[in-house]
Amino acid sequence: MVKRKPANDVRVESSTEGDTDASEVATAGGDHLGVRKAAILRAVVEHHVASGQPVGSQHVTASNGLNVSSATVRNDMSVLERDGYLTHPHTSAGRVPTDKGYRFFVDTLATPGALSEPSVARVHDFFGQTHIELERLLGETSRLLSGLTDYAAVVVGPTHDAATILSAQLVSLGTHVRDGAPRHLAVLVVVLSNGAVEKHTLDLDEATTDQHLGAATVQLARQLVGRIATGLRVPPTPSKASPVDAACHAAVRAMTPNDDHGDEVFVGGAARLTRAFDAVDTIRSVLSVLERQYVVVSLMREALARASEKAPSTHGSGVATSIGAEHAIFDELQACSVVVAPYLVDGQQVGTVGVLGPTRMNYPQAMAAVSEVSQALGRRLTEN
Amino acid sequence: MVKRKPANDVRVESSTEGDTDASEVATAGGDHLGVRKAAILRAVVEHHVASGQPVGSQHVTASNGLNVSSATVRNDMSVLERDGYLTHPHTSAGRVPTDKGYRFFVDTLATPGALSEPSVARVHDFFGQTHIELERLLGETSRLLSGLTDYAAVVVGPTHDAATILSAQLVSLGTHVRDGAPRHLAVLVVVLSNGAVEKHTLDLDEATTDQHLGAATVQLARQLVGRIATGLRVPPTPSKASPVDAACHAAVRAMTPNDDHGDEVFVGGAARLTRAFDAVDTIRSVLSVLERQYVVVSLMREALARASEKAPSTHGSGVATSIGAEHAIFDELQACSVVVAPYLVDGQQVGTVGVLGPTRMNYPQAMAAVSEVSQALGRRLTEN
DNA sequence: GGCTGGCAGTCGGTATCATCGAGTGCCAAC
DNA sequence: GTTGGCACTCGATGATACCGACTGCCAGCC
Repeated sequence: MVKRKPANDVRVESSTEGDTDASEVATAGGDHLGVRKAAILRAVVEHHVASGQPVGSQHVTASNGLNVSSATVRNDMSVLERDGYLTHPHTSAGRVPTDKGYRFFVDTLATPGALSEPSVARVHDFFGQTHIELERLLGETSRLLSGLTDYAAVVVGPTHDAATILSAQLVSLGTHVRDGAPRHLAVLVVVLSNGAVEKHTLDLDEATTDQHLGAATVQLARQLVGRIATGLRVPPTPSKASPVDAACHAAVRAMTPNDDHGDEVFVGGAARLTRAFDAVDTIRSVLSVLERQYVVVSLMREALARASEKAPSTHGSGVATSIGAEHAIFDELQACSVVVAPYLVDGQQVGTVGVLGPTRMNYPQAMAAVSEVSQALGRRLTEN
Repeated sequence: MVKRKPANDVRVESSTEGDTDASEVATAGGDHLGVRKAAILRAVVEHHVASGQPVGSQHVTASNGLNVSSATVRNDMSVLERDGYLTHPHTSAGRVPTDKGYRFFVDTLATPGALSEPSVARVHDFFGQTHIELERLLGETSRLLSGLTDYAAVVVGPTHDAATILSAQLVSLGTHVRDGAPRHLAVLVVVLSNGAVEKHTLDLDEATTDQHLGAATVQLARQLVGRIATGLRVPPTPSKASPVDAACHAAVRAMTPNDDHGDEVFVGGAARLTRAFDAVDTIRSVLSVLERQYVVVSLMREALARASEKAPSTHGSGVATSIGAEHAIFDELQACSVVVAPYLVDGQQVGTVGVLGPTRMNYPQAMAAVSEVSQALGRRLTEN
């Protein structure tokens, strides 16, 4: 991070400007690039994202407004390569951005990039429609976001962290026999203030009667309603308790989020990733990862966390990115990038939405879409 | 069981058989094949499934116990091709089974095929573990089945058809404003006898107070508990009703399964399909279909229905197959086959499990796995 | 010093061609 | 009806040449 380069790095005073300092483009991390090199890097990224092909110096000169020859571009590109922003698939090929190159692009070069007119309309229409079930809403949201970006989309449901308990109820499912021992099965249904409904199956002593359950429900209501779902303390296991107490105890224990991975996650449009990669093996391993829900959740979380520790409030929009090897813990995802943003309910971050695509991703578009959707979702959920 | 086979199944004692009639293998559909042709077809199918390559006459003679020359096999194969059981990718290539060929194989040639020892153990262990949430159980079941077969697996959750209502409750979420009109949002939570929990968001008149909701909950309990969930009639819309009646009415309407697609479906191991096909386009379109849940449900249903109308109780195991163009309605799935079986709770078919793979599928293994899992799941769900 | 045009050199992609071999289809003989 | 033999087909494989899109470097120019 504390990389230091001689001030005369690559200066451009070609036509008029002699002010070196002013003609550099710096990222938050401290890296800086001559203004022309930055423009070249941007051109390479944009070209490569659009075409999927390595980009040669000619293309850069053609597309870019720079009035320099391809030879100059070549020189700069070789420097960019030495500094780790670009690579070479092989000698006589064009350049391809590295993860570092994408990172620089995202942090400093990406044009804010608004969502296209019809896309904005789509988001608006979607969230304007009549209310639907929370879960379904989140699932559909992931499909929407995937449709907007053409990558896979992920929506992590609201944590129940801040939600208060509105109601808790025990319902008997009758008895059954497991491993020779007769047990009384019951369902604990908890309604939270954010509209989510949690349910847990409880395996109670056979001696527990329906009356006991009724009493336990009343007791639970007293004990839980109005409290914050995640604020529950696990009570010490009662050595010898009445069936009612035992049932309450089991219920509270089921509620406490010790079994993490409790977050619901919705993945939409995973099939679109088949187009994003050409190696079938890559497709397969990426899809496999997407099937493991808790991995997806931690991926999103980490991407957000890493971004916020780096730059406490990037862009203000809250959109964060994780590019390729940056999330190297998930080694199957080295070819992927993640664009993620939290959504707020009553000013609290309660969940995240994001897209997962190839590192060769259209970042501005993806970031715009994620930002738009996260805000709209937050507004929607704040409404009630 | 209209299946008819000569006593001398597929064995060939020598090259001395003149009895054509007795040496035929017939399918329920009325098709019949000489016993040797049947053996050849079987060999082609098994070889092709194992290798993925077209099968030549030499391989057939080598692998199969038949004491005939490759020339004879060639003759038979060309007849099999004329009759539509095999095809030719191109002139100088081996044979590949057609959908019809697979169908014949499945209906008449497939050896019953037990699951491998370790697989059976896996199923047993899985369903022997301590109780988990219904939804999670079903989700994990799909993963299990996918792991057993190496194809994608589908589990359709139990219909609530036969389930009775154990409890119904309205919980207020507070008011919110939509389109300028203030509304009162509430959640309807219904617990069914099969352990499922249904929830619906209700959008009620603002005038509805929490007291109204309480009263409505009591009324709903009287009205619904003990009844069969799907047996509800939609009451005529009351022209002018009290808030309590209006809330009850909204609740009952939300419960009635007019919004079909209500079935929960769990797809596991979709990523495995990347190995099953070589054309990326195929992979993509198949995965897309798998993301549309209600399509998956109807696919499963149709496969079962078609099979049962054809042969009222095939195999007795209840396992049905749908091969390639047989489910031509889903034209993206022409390259796929489905193996599906219902699972029974208290003798009632309440849901289905199945696998979806390429037409070039290991049918005996898939059928064994589906059968085993469907039965184990049924037993498990019957237990309570 | 930096920029530029020019030029040699590199190397993947594509086209062409010959070869190989797995497989078929047919036929004459058994 | 079965069989061995044989001609023929045609995809797959590999060698070869060629093209073109690149880069890297250099000498000259501003």
